[in-house]
Amino acid sequence: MMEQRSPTRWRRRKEARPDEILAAALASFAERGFAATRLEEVAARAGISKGTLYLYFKSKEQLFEAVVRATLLPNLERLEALAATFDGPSSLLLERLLSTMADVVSSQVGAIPKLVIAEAGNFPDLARFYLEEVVRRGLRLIGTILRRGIERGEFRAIDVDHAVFCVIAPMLIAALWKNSLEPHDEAPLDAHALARVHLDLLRRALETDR
Amino acid sequence: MMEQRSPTRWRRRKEARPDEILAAALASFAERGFAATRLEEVAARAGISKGTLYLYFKSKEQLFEAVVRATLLPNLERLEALAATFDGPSSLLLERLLSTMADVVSSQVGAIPKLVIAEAGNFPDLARFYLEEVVRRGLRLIGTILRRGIERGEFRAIDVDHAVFCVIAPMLIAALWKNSLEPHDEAPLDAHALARVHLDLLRRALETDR
Amino acid sequence: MMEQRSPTRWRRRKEARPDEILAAALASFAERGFAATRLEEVAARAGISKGTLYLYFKSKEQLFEAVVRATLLPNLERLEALAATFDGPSSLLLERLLSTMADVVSSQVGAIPKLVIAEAGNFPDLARFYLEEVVRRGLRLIGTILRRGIERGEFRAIDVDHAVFCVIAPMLIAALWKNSLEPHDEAPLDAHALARVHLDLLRRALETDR
Amino acid sequence: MMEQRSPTRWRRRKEARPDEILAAALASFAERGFAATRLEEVAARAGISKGTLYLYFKSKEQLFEAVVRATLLPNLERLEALAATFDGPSSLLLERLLSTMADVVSSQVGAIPKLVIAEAGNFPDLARFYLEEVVRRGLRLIGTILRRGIERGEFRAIDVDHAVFCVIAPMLIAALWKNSLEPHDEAPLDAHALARVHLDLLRRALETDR
DNA sequence: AATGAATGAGGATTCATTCAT
DNA sequence: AATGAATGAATCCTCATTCAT
Repeated sequence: MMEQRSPTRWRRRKEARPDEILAAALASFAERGFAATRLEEVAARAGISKGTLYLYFKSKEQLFEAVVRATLLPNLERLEALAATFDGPSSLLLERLLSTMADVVSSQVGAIPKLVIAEAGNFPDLARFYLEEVVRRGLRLIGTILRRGIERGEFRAIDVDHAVFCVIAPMLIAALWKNSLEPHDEAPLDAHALARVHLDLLRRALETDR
Repeated sequence: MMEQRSPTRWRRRKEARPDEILAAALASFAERGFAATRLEEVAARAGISKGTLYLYFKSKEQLFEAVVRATLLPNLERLEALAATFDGPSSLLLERLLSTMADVVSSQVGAIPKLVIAEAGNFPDLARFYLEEVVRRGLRLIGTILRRGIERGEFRAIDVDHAVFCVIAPMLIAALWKNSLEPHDEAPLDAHALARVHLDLLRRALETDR
Repeated sequence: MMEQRSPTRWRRRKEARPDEILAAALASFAERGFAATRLEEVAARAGISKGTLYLYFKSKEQLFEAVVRATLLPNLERLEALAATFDGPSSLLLERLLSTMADVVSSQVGAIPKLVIAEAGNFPDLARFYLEEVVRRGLRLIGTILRRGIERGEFRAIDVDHAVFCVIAPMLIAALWKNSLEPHDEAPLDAHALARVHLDLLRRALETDR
Repeated sequence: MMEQRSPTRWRRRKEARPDEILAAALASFAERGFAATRLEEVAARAGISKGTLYLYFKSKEQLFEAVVRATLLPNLERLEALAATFDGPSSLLLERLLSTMADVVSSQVGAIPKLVIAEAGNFPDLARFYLEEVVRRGLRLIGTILRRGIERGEFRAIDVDHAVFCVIAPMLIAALWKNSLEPHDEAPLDAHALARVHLDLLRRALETDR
């Protein structure tokens, strides 16, 4: 006599919830930014009620931080693993790296830099975490590759500390672009094409004097 | 002993006020972002009362838009004027441009890109204005320089449309860095040093095959 | 001795709330008028918090309109039902009508005409609603009765369109009086006595020449 | 060399100002009510600045009270003078009275009852003034006429205290109508036609049994 | 006398957070 | 575990009033 609900509907709920919430939150934060995002919207997107959010995250701020951490770490590790095990020419490693970043840029993850940049002033802890665990680590990764190339005689000697910024800058700009101005533009940016052009320029720029 | 009021509770400053308010607002928005900025704080910084803001700007949103427009336009025109009148080798023009951008980046104006990127989703009009009147115009300027170099045989043939992103990216990143993560870091980024390294890389990257 | 909180900070009252709020709002609006009524006062009267109001009505204006509509419609229908089913002499119908209006006048509902009259200029939609759905309908009801009396030979021929105003005017004035000047006076107006005197005058006024 | 202003422009200013302000204020209050009227609007209508208002009236409330008093008293005296000197049949006096009221109703003065009714709750002093000096006096005037008619054998014996309400009600309703609902209606109310119909009804209603 | 820039108290509205159910 | 009604602090904005000019 009772209304018979789908038996699988609640299956796997408890474990999946946090991730579903994080995904919903990322989408909302990416669209509107931290302050302009209403938890009601996040809850609706996650298919739960506002109150339920608080069973998993104890405040909006913590949800925000969790989104950033959860989204970034896997990608970072992926990139580091790539570099650590790579064995070919450094310019090929650079190519792989830029290509992987082009993938990331076009995904949901690409919204994170925008969020962190926008809210760093209001979230000192998050800013420091991001600075240490993402930016520094990322720059170090690039720096390692550049030094490897120089040591192996593939690249000419350059100011590595500053050059690393030049290496990641275009991919970062692409990530920001896709999550801010692109929705207001007609022509979407092709991140992979940009990565290829950037790589072409970089190869020449780093080439040892023949 | 009667309470002694400040002799002039307020002065008339109709001409100076708008600019003072815009400067105060830029500082606040740069620190906290649009939503987290309280108009009371802007007013205090500008040395006026909350209500006075509304004599000059009819809402927080309009104040925000005015800040962006007022801050950007003079700088844009400065850069365009530089390019229009320049007559030497293209790589020197590029040098001048990057050096000028490094100046801008380190000033208050550098906060604007962060603000626009963060709020584009909530201010469609502003996003479109910025896209057309700043970004497109800026990219066009760089594109013109690259094409000029190619035509004059100074630069090799490249995919200009994508290369322009590679040219401005490091300076933009520097602007964002200075207004978000740098306050949480110990070592400040030297924008001019970055510009020099970037220029060095670019020169090699664009060089024609000897 | 710890501060003892009320055991239930709030109860769930989703069904009862709207009506309680409307009653509280009617009381406040009647006392002070629309603009001078603070929502905090309405909330306090309804035993809820300011924020709760917004769960049920999305703005002060909509609350005002809801008060007017909710208060008027049941009474209108009551009067129309009376007339539609009546079967005796027209002057008796008039008597019933005036007597019912005297009841209404002395109740909370009597405050509505004052509110609408005062705010018609600021609430065009409400004014039109009231004009069509209350005033016109009410005047039509009276007109029907007068014409019925004339057709049945009970009343002499008169200018019905203007006479209807003369029929309701005293009851309306009584409603306004009770909700504006009476609180400042010593002697309250007896609406039923006024209705009786008015009916006496009307009977003579409408009587056919014997 | 100086711009030559019309020499008469400032003539007669000082004396005329208060009345010009009162007229402007009456118009604004009539349109929007007390609370919704901005002094800026009154000032603009009067062709002066906001600050100048305060040279003549020390607060919005006092301006409101001044408007009411200034507008009512001359008209009241006019009506009383009419009754005091009248010498013909009472029904003719009634006719004159209603006709004069129909004039008043259609003028700016007709807005006063609406204002006072709406704001009586917030202006106890004004309410008492209006009650004593306008309403009571007006009702007394009508009462005097009715009693005169009864004493002279022109009218039948009735409950004068209540009948007076029936006499003025239609004209009052007309005044309220013109200043609230009529702007939202297509067909304007003809106050004089209403007065004539009302007089016709009243004559019959008051007629002694022949 | 007149102005209008400046003020700041007041109030509507939003939304993160709580907690009885 | 989940809900969603209720809360109230926070903040934008309005406008009567003041006062230097």
